[in-house]
This record gives sequence, structure tokens and C-alpha cells, in this order.
Amino acid sequence: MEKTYQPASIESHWYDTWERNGYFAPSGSGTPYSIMIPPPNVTGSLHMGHGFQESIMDALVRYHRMKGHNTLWQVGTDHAGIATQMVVERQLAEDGMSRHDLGREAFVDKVWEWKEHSGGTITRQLRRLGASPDWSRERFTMDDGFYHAVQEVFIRLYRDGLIYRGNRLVNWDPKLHTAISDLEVISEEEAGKMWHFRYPLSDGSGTLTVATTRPETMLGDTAVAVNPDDPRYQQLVGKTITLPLVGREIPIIADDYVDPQFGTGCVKITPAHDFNDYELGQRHQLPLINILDRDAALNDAVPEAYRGMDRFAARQAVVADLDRLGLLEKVDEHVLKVPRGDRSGVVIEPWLTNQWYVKTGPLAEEAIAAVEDGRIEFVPRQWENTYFAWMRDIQDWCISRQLWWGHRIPAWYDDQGNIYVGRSEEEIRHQNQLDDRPLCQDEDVLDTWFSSALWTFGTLGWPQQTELLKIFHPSNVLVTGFDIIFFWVARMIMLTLYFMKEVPFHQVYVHGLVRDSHGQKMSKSKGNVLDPIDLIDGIGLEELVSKRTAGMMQPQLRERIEKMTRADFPQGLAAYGTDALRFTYYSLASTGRDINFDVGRIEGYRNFCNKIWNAARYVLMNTEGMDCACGAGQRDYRLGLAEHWIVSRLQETSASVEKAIGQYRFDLASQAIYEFIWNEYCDWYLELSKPVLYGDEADQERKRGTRRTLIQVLETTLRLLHPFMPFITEEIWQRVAPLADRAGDSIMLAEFPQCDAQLIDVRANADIEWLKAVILAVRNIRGEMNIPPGREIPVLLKNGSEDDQRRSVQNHELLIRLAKLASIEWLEPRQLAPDSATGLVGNLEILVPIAGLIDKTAEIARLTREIGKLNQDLERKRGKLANPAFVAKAPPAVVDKERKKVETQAQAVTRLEQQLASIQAL
RNA sequence: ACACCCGUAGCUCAGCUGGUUAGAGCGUCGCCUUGACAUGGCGAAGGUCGGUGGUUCGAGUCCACUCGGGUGUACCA
Repeated sequence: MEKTYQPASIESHWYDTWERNGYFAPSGSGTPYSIMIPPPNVTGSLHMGHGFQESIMDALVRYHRMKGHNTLWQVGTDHAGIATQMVVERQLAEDGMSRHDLGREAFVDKVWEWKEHSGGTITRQLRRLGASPDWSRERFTMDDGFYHAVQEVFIRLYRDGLIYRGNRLVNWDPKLHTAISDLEVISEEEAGKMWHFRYPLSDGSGTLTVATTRPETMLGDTAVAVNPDDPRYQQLVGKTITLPLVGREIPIIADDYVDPQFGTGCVKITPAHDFNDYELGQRHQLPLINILDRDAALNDAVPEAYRGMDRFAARQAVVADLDRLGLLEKVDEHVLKVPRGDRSGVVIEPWLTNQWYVKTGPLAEEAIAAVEDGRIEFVPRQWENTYFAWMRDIQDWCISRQLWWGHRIPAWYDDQGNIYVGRSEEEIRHQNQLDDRPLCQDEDVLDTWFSSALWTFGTLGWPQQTELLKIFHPSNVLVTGFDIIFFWVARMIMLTLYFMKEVPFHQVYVHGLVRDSHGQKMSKSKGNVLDPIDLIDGIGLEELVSKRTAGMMQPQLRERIEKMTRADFPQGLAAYGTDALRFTYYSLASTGRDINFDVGRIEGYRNFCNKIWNAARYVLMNTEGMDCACGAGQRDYRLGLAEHWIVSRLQETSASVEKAIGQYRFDLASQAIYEFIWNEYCDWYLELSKPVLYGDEADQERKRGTRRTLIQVLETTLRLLHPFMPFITEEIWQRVAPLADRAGDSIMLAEFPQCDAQLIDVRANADIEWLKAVILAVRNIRGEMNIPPGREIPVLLKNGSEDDQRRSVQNHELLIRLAKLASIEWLEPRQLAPDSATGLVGNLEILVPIAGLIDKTAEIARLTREIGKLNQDLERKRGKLANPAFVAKAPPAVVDKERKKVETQAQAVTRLEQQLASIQAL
């Protein structure tokens, strides 16, 4: 084996082996366990969030596979309507073409072509992460099977009255020329203005002042509204004003919607271009005047002067013209929420169109019940509140999109405006006994989330009642981020309940969002993104800088990003390897909502890999080609205390890991393994094995017992670690398993370690804790007194209990070797000790005679500090015990424990004070 | 405005149903190339757990209020 761990040289090799051998597919036996991957966007590439999420799923899947479950991890990608269409349109634009030049069919062919060539980036990257989904069953939300499922769902919902077509205001994206759902609109505060206009009353008796943030919409005003109880305006209700610039006479109406306190208490009403005004307009039967075209330029419904103007140009013009007429009262600075499309970034317009909607009310009811009664459980629980809040106030879902890439809506129209929904034109003609009147299919496609909502059952072959569907649906858990609870989770629950009559998954594990080490969201514009692949393979500073600043238009932004990157990563990124990256993810997967990714952590876990690697080297050096007494029926070996202890701790560790995984606490699971491997197996057990293996004291039986334990504990630990670090565990396991007499082609297929409670040895644990404490006490003195680690020193023991005596005898050799002692000698209780530095383990005094070794001042300082600490704590405890209420009300066991502690600590203080006095007397 | 989350060592975070002297990693300071590992070993320093009040024998942990940071939802033209 290499002296240091080299991730790059093992990872691809093992991945290929696993995939080639079909290890990722369900075994076909055992309790079913399934996870459906949240399908990543086909245009996407792996970001830190994906890395985190996929690592979690992979750990779960590998764990269950090793537990012998019939495990399916369903993989696939999402066709991502708008995103994909934009990518291909951008490519066309480079050749000076638009999709319209190509036409619908040719364009869609082009998208498919693009998907075949470039759509595989993210799945390749998933492999780099060591993800083990069943690639043979990979799906795409636009593949044939999915096409049928989506069609079927649409048709059935339509027939059941849960899908309808309606002419309403939608969120219109004037750049992408499509409607989008309210979830795809991001409203953020922006600086704007509030214009105050005077509207003249038609009877010439004066003016009303209205305020608006969007002056251009006044061209579409059809009323002015006031509050019915507002005394200022009561007498005006029923009168009309003459709309300036337009000349239209519009009514003054009264409606509770108007807040008399806000602004002037008069509101201009533009029902065709504002959601609130629309509703008010419905109540008062106001006409809708649509003044915008699909580009959000003004149409022919406005006076000629404004026709064809862009909405923002029109805004300027309207303001200027009103000003000229003396109707502009004032302009205030005003901060307002501006709605923008999450894809295009342009301001969204409420616009009147025909769209398809899902009637969500009845579906939501069921979906709420499923979570209320526990058929679906959110982890952590509090996300259920978010889910309920949205579900209980759900709006109908606009599912049509004016795109070319996506599932075309299976609806046809005849020339009389009749709508027919069905699988094909042929079917529709047949079913409706239509003559050969012309039919044309709806031009629109469905919201991508509509097809994603069918993911858990669509991927398993629905609408066919497949065997897989029976076995693997519902899936066990959905692993996802809270940002798509509404977009996806909720909709998936609604549609799956409706069509499958069962939940899509039993649990939803909601993980946090990966941010940078300062808690900032990673984004390209901030230039703080980390590419998981770069953390695996490493990247030079220059390349990192150019990657982060690529395509940056603003030079000042570019400069800032470059500066920040050079400061944060002066050496670029080292090649940490997949296992280290994954382990970092797990260590950060606590219950919080934000996961701040600090490169310092991954470096620590790369070192951890190296530690494992070198521990394995040590074990192999001492076991390969030797008798490890591992064969079946082998009895020719003997175990010592250290062996019982490490095996015992391994059982306890397995139990905590298992418990943590069950609670999705990957941070706790990873920490338990980390501590076991580093702080117990490496720091102590390997050291404890050396005196046995290298010394002359132990006989061959003991040596065999030690080798057996070294190799078996390592082998078991590798299996425990495998779901988290698939590569390094496989690489080492291949060499270790045969020595431990464990057969199998891959650690992936080996059994996950189970805690054997019978092997938990409380006495061995206590004995080793004692041994560690004594060694630590000596090391502490050595460290503080600057005694060179190599120098062997004599130790005197005094005032020990029977246990102390037994332990010191039984572990004599280990104490000598690990604490580097020259000798151990017991003093009689009354025997006068030579001047020494002192350590305490319980009541046992550990004395290192000074004899030229000890720095008097240092020892005084050390003792004083120690006494101070003990006294402070003693005081607290005595105070507690002096409180009659504590003694009376606290459980007796607690009181008793406290008493005992006070007793031993008081003695300890006395001892140390005596020591201090004698040192000071020197 | 409402809801939720977070606030623990210089930094990034644990601390499960309240009960040892509040832990880890990174960083810092000593010492050490001891035959698995300097991507290492040994030792040490570092925290009035955001604040106030309450419940309790006992609060980092439960409750109320408050300050600071964040997210989501609803928004008034």
C-alpha cells in the first residue's frame, strides 16, 4: 500500500466495477426499500446542494442494501421546460436564429438532439460522487412511458372535473412569452416611485387624487374606488371622472378593499392588469381593458400616441403628459415589491389569457389529511407547518405554459370553440363521433412540475400495474430541500394520492441548503460557488478564479470575486477525494436549515481518510501472511482486556450509528464513526496492540488473539463506514476481508454490522478508561514539565483502591509501554513519598519523583490551577447539597452521586494541597 | 404584518426526553520526525451557552419577553 491515501487512484476503478457487475440494481429479495431521486434538471450540472442531497440518499441506499433489503434507488432527470428551451434557444441565437425560424417540430428535434449530447453531465457527475442508483432503470420525464403517464393523468383529471380551462389573469413573463405559476414569481423590494395624479370629475366640480406605482396602467383604468365609510368621498360615489389622456368616463365606486388611511384613500382600478383590481372589478362588473401585448408593449386599446410603446417608455410618457396637463400632483420615493420571473428576471405582468388550471381544493384536502394522520411524516417535524400553511390556502394551479419543449396538452379545438380532451386526434374523433371538421391541438405544454408530480409512480411504469409498482410504491423516503416543498412535494402528494390511492412516500426528510462558510447563499453572481467535482479532483487557483469570473459582465464584480477567491483559497483547492467530500456533507447534516460549508472541514476529513488508510497499513503489516485465528471454529487464541474493550466499543458504536441513521442524523452517525476510528481504534487500540505484538511478554495465543481482533474490528468498521465512504472502504476491504475470513465480491454486498449486545463489556470499558486516565495523568505531567517524550520515568502509586491495584498489576506492561515508564512502584498509605509531581485518578495518586526532572515553578502553577478548578466545582456541589430542597426533592440517585463526588473531590483537593505544600517547601 | 429557524470556544458546528468540571473539527501556543500515519503524535490555552425575567431542588436544554441574524408567506394603490 502507498504510504499516504491517494483517492484518485482508487475511485473510478471501483465505481466501474460496481456498475459493471450490476450491484446497484435491486437484489430481488428482502423487504423492499426505495428512494426516488428528486430528478435533477437535465440542463444542470452538479452543485453543492446536489452533492449533499445525493450523498445522503446514497448513504441510505447503501445502508439498506447492506441490511439485506430489496433496495431500489430510482434515478432520472427532469426535462425542465423553460430552462432547456432557453439553453437551446441561446445556441440558436449564436447562429442568428430563433426557434420560430426553425418551426416547432424542428426545434423540438433540436432539443432532443441537445439532450442526447449534453444532457448527461449531471449523471456523469453523480457517478463521481459514488452514487449507486439503478442506472439500468434511469428515466426522463419526457420519455415514452412518462408521456403516457402524463397524458393519462391530464385526461382523467379533466374528465373528473379537476382540470379546467379559464380566461383569467396570470403571471405573464413578457420575455419568455409564457404564463408561469405564482411560485415561479419572486417578489423583492426595489426602489421605485409613487406618482400622485389628479383625475378630474366629469361634472367639472373638482379632482380626485390617486396614487400609483405603475402610471402606464392608468390607460386601462375602468374605475376609481374609495372606501364606502370614508366621509371625504361619500358624496362622490356614483359620480364619474374623465380619465385624462384617454377621455374615458369611469365611475367612482365604493369598496371595502380600499384602505382610507393609505395614500389619498382613492385607488385607480385597472382590472386587466392587477390581481386585486381584477377581483374588485369582478365584484362591480367593471369592464376589463387589456392594454398590453405579449411583449408588455401597449396595444391598440390605448390612445394612438402610446401604441407600440414598451411599458417602461409608456410610463415615462404618461407621467410627462400628465405633468404637462398639470395633473401630476407629486412624486414620492417609494420602496415596493417588484415581481420578477425566477428564470427570466424580468418584471412579470398580470395579463389576461386562456390557461389550463388544476382545481386544487379537493386534492389538497386529501393531501392535508395524509400528513395530519401520519401517513406521511416530515423530518424535522416543523416543516409540516410550512406544508399545512400553504396547503390550507392553496390557489388553483396554472399548468399551461406557452413553450414548445414539454408535454403537449392533449386537448383539441374545433372551429366552434369546442374543447376535446383525449389521447389523440383519432381517439377524439372516434369517441365524439366527429365528422371531418378541422381539429387543432392546443399549442401549449404542461408545467414541468406537473410531470414531476407523477415521479414516484410514473417511473415505475404506471399506468400499467407493474410488478415494480407493487413492490416499490410507496417509496420509503423523499430526500429533498425545503425550497421545493410547494413546487414538488405538495403537488406530488396531491396527485399521487388521487391516482394511486396511496401516499408517494412515508417520510420526507427535509435537509438544509448548502451555503458558503459565511452563510451566504452560493450563487454565480456572488462568485462564491464551489463545484463538488473541484473539491474531489482539486483545482488550481488561476483556474478557479477564471471559472468563477467566467461570463461576468461587470468588471467591478469580476474584480471583487477574484480578490475574494484569492483570499479564501490562496492555494486553490486540493484534491480531497469523494470520500472526504461525502463525509463532510454527513458531518454537516444536522437539523438546521443552513449548512455552511467550510473547506477546513473537508480537509479534516481528508486527513481522516489518511488515518484510516494508515491504520489499515499497520493492521495488514501485522496480519498478512500470519495466523490471525479467524477461520471457522478457530479457538486457538486468547483475548486480553484491550480486545474485549475495543470489541465492546465497536458494538456501542454500531448501535449509535444505526440509531442516528434511523433519525436521519448523519452528523451524529459520522461523528460516532469518526471518534471510534480515530480516538479509540487508532489512538488506543493500535497502540495497545503493539506491546503484545512486539513485546516478548505475550505468548502466541495472545498474539493470535490480538491479530484476530485487529483484523476483525477493522473489517467490521469498514462495513460500518461503507455507506458514508464507499471507495476507501472497498479498496481496503478487498485486502482485509479474506484475512478476517469474510467472503464476498464487494463490501457493497456485505452485511451491515449489527450491535451484539452480548459483546458489550462494561467492566472492560471501565478498566480501559482507568488505564487511559493513568496514562493521561503521566503524559500531562510530562508535557507540563517538559520531560522529553522519549525519556523513561519512574512512577509511584499511592492510596489506590483494590481496583486500582488489580488494574495496575493486570496492565503493568501496557502502562510501562504507553506511558514510557521506567518502573511502577506502590507506596504504603503512610509511606512518605519523595518530592514528586502529582496526578490523580479518582483517589489514586500518581507520583513522578522529581529527581532533577521537575520544574518546581511549573509544578506549582500546575497544581494551583488544578486545585482551583476542583475547588470551584466543589463549592458548587457543596452548595447544592446544603440546599435542603435539593436533598428532599431530587431523585436519591442524583443526590447520592453528588455526595460521592464531593467526597472524592475533597480528598483529591487535600492530596493536591499537601503536594503543593511539599513542593513549595523545597 | 404573520409564521418558522438560528444565536454555544477566534472560525464551522454538536449537545437526544432538564441532572459529572458544556464537547468536536479547524485555528492558536508548547514539545516531538518513537518502527501505520507530519494528511502525524503528545500536552495546553480558550466559553458568565445573545440578553432579561420565570418555572424547577436543578436550565445551554422548558416558558415569556427582548435584542441581533436569516428564511418563508401575505401585502396597500
